[in-house]
Amino acid sequence: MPPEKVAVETTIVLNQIICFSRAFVNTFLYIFSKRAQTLKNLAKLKGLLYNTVVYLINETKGGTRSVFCTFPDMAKEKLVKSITSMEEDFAKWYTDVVLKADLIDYSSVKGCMIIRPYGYAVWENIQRIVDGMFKETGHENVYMPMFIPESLLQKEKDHIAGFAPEVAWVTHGGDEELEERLCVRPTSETLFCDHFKNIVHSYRDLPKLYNQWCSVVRWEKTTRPFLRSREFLWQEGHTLHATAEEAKAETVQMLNIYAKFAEEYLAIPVIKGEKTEKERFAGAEATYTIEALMHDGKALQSGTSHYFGDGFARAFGIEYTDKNNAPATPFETSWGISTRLIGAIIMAHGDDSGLVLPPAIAPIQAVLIPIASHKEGVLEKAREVYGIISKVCRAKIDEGEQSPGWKFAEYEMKGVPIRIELGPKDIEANSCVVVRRDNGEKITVSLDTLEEKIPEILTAVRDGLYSKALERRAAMTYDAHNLEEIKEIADTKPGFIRAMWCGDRECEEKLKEYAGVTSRCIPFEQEKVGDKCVCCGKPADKMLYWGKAY
RNA sequence: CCGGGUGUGGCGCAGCUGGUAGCGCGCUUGACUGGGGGUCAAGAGGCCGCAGGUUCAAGUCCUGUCACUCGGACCA
Repeated sequence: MPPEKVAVETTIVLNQIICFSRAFVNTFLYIFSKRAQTLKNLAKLKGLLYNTVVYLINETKGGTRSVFCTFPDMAKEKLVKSITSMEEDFAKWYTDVVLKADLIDYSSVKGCMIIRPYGYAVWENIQRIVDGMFKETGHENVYMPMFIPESLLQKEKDHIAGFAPEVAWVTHGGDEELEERLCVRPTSETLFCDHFKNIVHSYRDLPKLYNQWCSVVRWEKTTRPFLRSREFLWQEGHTLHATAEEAKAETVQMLNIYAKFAEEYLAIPVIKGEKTEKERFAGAEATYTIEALMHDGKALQSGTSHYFGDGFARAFGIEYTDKNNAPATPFETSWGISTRLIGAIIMAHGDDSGLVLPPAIAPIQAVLIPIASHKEGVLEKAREVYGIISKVCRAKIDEGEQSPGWKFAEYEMKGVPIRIELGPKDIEANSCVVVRRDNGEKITVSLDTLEEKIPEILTAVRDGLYSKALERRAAMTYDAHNLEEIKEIADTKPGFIRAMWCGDRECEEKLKEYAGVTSRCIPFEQEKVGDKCVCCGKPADKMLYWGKAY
């Protein structure tokens, strides 16, 4: 390569040449351009001339341009597909994981995702467990239509006001415009109410404990896989009770079920509490929530349960005759979790190697990777071991041709809780190597005790995930006592902020505007962190969790 | 809805002032390998998001549009 100075001077000279060449070619072309049939050839000739000159210049310059053609080997560094680190760009990390763990693919409609088999299997596991819990507590599954006539949706005014901006409408059937447009359900309170009105007449008809698994549509402007999509899968419970106490108890019972599911099965610690009036569900008298903290310090509402009082029932004219032969209005609740939970799992447990799935909902709980499987007896032994582990967990054996290293990385990306390596050395020692996804620990386990060990290790993984998440939440929870303090924390430390609140909506709004935080919930487990409102300084007896939310 | 970024083989990208579409990964075939994304060899694969416009010539310039993405606003 020539010294820099020389290269620059050469370039100037050559630039003059190329300018000259260009002018020459253009003139040449102009003269002959009327002869249409040769036009193509001329253009080609001109191109060739330019290319030659450009090539000469690049060769002489020896600069950045020629690296590509001259030193192709330089570009041959290993470029392994890996994900963006959380540290570098959390949002990018999230989408990388979602795509590379094969959970979803984007579809051609904005905000609508294709949930792929691996992602759907996670959802099926969630469904199976939660549905079991619903049935244990006496709930029945039903299915409601996906369309709601506009007039029906409008019967409860707060409700429609809350949902109107994000409702999708069906206006035509075939070529004909509909008499009344139909809303694609954003939630089904109105449909359940309309139905309850027809089927509830006596106190003997109560309670009604219904649930449905379905998808709903909300026309979101900003969308993200699982966290905020225009169509998402969920479960919505709708119950009707004779007394307010019973309905309230139902609301709390369901919230507790969600919390139990999140903590025991998903290994995600949650804060149980009530929403402030400002954050309440449209049309509800009280909204309860479980709030989880993500890796980046943002909060994610992971389940919600509403108490409606008799507001909806009155709006829809649901009435029954009580034991004393008097007309009465029932009390209602609704509660739901959605595929958003999958987003919570990703952001609560994931790391720079990809997804980390809690064993309870992992489609594959243990993957067996035979090492040097071409060698005599390895594959046979591996299949035998697979037979053992598949008795005690959802197992997979990967007999694919990829190298072991490739497979290790692949199943880490997919968040498989434990990996089992079995090679000639292990077979000789009658053991195998078990590797935990949550902490990378390698454990040598005798093949004789494998069947007992696997469930133990899976439990250990769940416990490890939970305590890690709990520790992180503790480390990312701060107390604030005044406006400056809460702003300081909100600006510099991601996480939950605990602070007292006087109950005034104005203070809540000011905190959002001034410090950029919203109230997450009024926790059931109160702990006084002061006695004055963090905003206005007036006496306050409610401690709230504040934070930035998804 | 407002603002920024990006659309080029399956994926990630290069293509500077318009001039014969390239690289890496992946894929296919074969051989050797195999305990952390292996090595070598040979191959296949491209309406450059879509629609217009400027030009002799557009991946490149202009206009529109769609999608993805980040941030904000809105919203569970």
